[in-house]
Amino acid sequence: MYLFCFIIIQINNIALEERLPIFNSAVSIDCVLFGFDNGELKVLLIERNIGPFKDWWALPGNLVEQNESVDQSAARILHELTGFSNIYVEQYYTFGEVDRHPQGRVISVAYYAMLRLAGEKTLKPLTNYAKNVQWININELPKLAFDHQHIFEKALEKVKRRVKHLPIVFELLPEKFTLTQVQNVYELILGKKLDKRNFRKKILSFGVLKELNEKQKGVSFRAASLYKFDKRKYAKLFGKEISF
Amino acid sequence: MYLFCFIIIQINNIALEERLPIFNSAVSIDCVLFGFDNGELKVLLIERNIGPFKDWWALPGNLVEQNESVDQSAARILHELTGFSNIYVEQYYTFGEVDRHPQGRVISVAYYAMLRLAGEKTLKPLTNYAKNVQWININELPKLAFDHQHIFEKALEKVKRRVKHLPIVFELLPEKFTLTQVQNVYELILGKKLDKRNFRKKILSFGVLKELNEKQKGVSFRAASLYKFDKRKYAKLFGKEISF
DNA sequence: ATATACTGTGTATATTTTACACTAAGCTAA
DNA sequence: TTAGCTTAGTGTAAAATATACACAGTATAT
Repeated sequence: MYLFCFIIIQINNIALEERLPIFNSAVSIDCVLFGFDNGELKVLLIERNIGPFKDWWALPGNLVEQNESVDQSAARILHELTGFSNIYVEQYYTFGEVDRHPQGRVISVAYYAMLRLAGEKTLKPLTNYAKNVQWININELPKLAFDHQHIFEKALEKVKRRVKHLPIVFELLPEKFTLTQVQNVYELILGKKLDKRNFRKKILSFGVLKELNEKQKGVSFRAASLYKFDKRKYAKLFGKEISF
Repeated sequence: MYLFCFIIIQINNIALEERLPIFNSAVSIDCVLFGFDNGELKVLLIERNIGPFKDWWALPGNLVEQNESVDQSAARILHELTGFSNIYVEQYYTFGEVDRHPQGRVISVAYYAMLRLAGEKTLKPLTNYAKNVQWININELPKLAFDHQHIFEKALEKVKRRVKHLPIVFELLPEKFTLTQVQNVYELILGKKLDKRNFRKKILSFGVLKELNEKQKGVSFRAASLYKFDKRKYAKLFGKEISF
């Protein structure tokens, strides 16, 4: 591999002209965006429209731009694909193996993210690098480009730990939800069944859910009570962690 | 800020000649190296010998080189400063604010690390960017360069969490140690006193410590039993986490 | 021999976790 | 209107874990 880099930088009126060993890596972001829909836990994948790995499925990701922080970059990438701002994101690991990108040195900062899927509208890619965007069940992932399989697995590991201490599952649920739905999300993330009575006892004991005077609608059986997540009560816990 | 970048890359016999927007960031590593000595929890700081922040105290850190992964880079940086290989390191966060480095865009991958301080030899900097290297009590840190105060605080937060689930404190202790020393390290990291009887009950209940037929030496009071960490037993826990 | 400084130990109580099964409610279809 | 289906909603006992708490034993130094 040959690499020549000639750079002129002018910052704060200080002109530097150097052969810097600095600007020899690219930094990218990869996002593992989770969505909960219809009893399934899904992740947003794109079908790549450009090389390398053209036509492969991959995690949404892109290069970090000059004038944005890595957090902002993650938000931008998700916005471009989904049209939503204010998606819950959290950085969880940086993948920096030398050969993880076939075209050069690209270090990737990975985020997991959570999105409320209100009725699964089809997403239109607002970017040119994706020719297709789809929600795919986490248990039915296709072969992924780059080291994205690995990046995904690490995200799931991380989320498994985080849901035990942070109320992030509510980012996946609609504003009003039933306790069964909450349990359902936990079970999908943790990959195991939980006891209904014990689950309810525990989740209610945190005191961050508010029962509404409302019932589920449109179901062909007894309708369950609706709850919502009470951010103010959660804020009052004040660092005290919940522990699932 | 002006930035021009002309690059020729040749990889796998495919020559690319492009004006890439890619190589416009630097990636660095910062390490928060903890050491336990004489009842104090310390962190390794350098006094910078080059600008920016010349003469300031800072965390050890440097740019990631072309042919090394970020993990390898962390190991190299620590080796250059301490002379030790095989230091326990763990990546915990990547700091990517746009303006965190006064001379340009530098995204920094942060690691915390742990080193057994066997009698606090003076460290000779093997690098030219540090004119001084010192172990400094975590409660007596000087003002630090860049956003290193922030990076340090995040490391401590992370370590506080991790010690509750991973047996990393043994990386700080000598091969043979007393239970009081273990408790001491936990107390320093967590920043609070722990009950002696309950602590011992708990730490022994994990079954990863082996009591030796040996006593502490050179103390002017009753000598305590020595223990060592049993890696094989720990490995057998097999994913089952300890929970402090 | 005595003062000093730390080691090493047990128990009772409170809290948390786990295991476990049936009735109630609402809807549907005959 | 009734029978049948499906999910909602609920309590208790036993086990495991966490907490609070104090003193006698032992090595050393003087």
